[in-house]
Amino acid sequence: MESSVKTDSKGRKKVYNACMEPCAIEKGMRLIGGKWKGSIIYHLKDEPVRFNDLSRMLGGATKKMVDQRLKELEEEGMVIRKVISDRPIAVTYELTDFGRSALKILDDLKVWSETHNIEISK
Amino acid sequence: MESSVKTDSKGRKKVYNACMEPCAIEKGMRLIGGKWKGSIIYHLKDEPVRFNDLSRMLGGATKKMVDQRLKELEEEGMVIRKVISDRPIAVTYELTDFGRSALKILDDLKVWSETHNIEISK
DNA sequence: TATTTGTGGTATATTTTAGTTACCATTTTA
DNA sequence: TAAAATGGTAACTAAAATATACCACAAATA
Repeated sequence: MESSVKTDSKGRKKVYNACMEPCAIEKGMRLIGGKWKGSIIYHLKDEPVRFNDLSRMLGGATKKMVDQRLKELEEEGMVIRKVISDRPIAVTYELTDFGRSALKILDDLKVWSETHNIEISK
Repeated sequence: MESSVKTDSKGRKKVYNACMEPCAIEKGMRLIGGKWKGSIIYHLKDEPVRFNDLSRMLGGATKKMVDQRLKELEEEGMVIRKVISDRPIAVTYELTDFGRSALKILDDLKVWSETHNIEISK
């Protein structure tokens, strides 16, 4: 459903199909657009990665952030957490098929971001 | 540059090319991934849209949010603000070429989001 | 004529989210 | 024996999102 602005016979503008709830784009963004989420998914693209390794891969994100985002991604069915040994504890995170289905978008975003050489304020 | 985890001769894991700053994906997300930003760009895809019309198109976003995001998008060179009349004041927002260059990604995101029928918590 | 509606926003306050720092028990390495 | 690494958590502060009300002005409606 597309929302649009139409001008009627009296020159008045009216919005048709206004989104009464977050629309598809917004919903998608809530899944992969949150801070660090896209990066996390992208860094899991090739192989399972351990928690601390993942934290180090993401420059700037604290362990708390990584932990929180991973839990969300797990709930959303994009990532699986696997305990590969107790004593010493070792945990890996890997993508589900659903998680992998987002990779194309992230890859396009990466290319777009690189070609436009984006500067970031902080 | 790709970061990855390698296992050395002694079975130790090490991260190569760890991101020391937000990487391309993260940078891109800061531009189009912020709350409501993707939606705003997408709703401007066909024609200039007036401020209040845009606010109504985005279910759930307050005018303050729309205003704030539009100012960011203007600074980032993705959107142009045009005053089309004073008294009564009328303002439209439209995409720049750079803004339009993000539409493909957003369109893919929309399709992805729709095919996976994403539920959102709030 | 008086009221309501619409324009493009802003001010203030509250709630939610992000980020910082320090810490835990356990185990391996130097 | 001390230091570093494992996968986190707790307590706290800073920043961002959201809610609600409001502004001066103009035009349409009752």
